[in-house]
Amino acid sequence: MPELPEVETVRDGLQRWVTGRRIADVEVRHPRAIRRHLAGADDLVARLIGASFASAERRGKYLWLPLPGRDECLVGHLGMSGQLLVQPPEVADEKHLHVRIRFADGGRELRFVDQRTFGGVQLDDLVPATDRPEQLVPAQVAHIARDPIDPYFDEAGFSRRLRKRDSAIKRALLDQSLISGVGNIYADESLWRAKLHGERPSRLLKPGQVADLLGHVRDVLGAALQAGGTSFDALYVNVNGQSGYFDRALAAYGREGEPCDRCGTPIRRSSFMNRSSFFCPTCQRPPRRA
DNA sequence: TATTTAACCTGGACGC
DNA sequence: TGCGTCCAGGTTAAAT
Repeated sequence: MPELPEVETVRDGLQRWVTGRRIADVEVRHPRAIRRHLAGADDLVARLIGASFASAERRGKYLWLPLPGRDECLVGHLGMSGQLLVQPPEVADEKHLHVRIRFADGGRELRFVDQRTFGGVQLDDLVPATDRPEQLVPAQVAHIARDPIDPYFDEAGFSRRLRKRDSAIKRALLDQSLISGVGNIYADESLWRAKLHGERPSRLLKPGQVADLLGHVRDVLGAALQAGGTSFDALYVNVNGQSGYFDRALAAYGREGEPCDRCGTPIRRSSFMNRSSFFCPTCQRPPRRA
């Protein structure tokens, strides 16, 4: 499923393929895909036709395309199975095609395809970012923290807030208001690298441990980003299938029963937060129960 | 106020 | 082959 590296690959593709082109038509084929656009499909279509996208921006797993001269943008989230594809008009409709944007130049269309419809698109107002008012972000995204590969990510603030929390480390890593862009897979991988069990209380971490963990988060995301970038197919803005990110080397996630790359102990799987967590019981000692 | 839980959704895997 | 059940997980409203 798309996580930060995949979303960044999509953003890069949108920047190259979609920006600057005048929108001729918008087709909403599934209302759930625009459920967060409360004014409805007709409003979304009317406001997009004739406009163009100035750029492609991202924070965490949210993407947005600002409309020039207007303090609004088209926001997209891929959810768990969403794709934003740039397809030639003659290519047959995908089975789960929900939104189609045609351009006046008659070239490639922008398609939002989503099997599970957890994702969606909407128009949203642009508001000043809380930490840097000169930057505009969609109102819906304003409460999301910057991601760890953002040059303005507040490392000291993250460490302070993390250690103030009465929560488990993994839960904190998945909290987008604390740090964005980290999903279940990369959380497990980062914790394995940092030799920390996800259920360890975040308030007991020392500043050095937080810095170490953050370094591993950046390494994992960076490696995946590099893989996603190199396998990017120029014909598509694609996050699924063609991106090849499933082939990336995972040390913990999905490896239940396989030997830990560090110590050989079988990787264990447990249920945490209604999710699967994978960890090495030797390298990542679980906290003592109260 | 801070934290946790459950619901949303659908297709693939699996067991019978 | 067909049916039923479980599982995957990002986000957020609701519950604690």
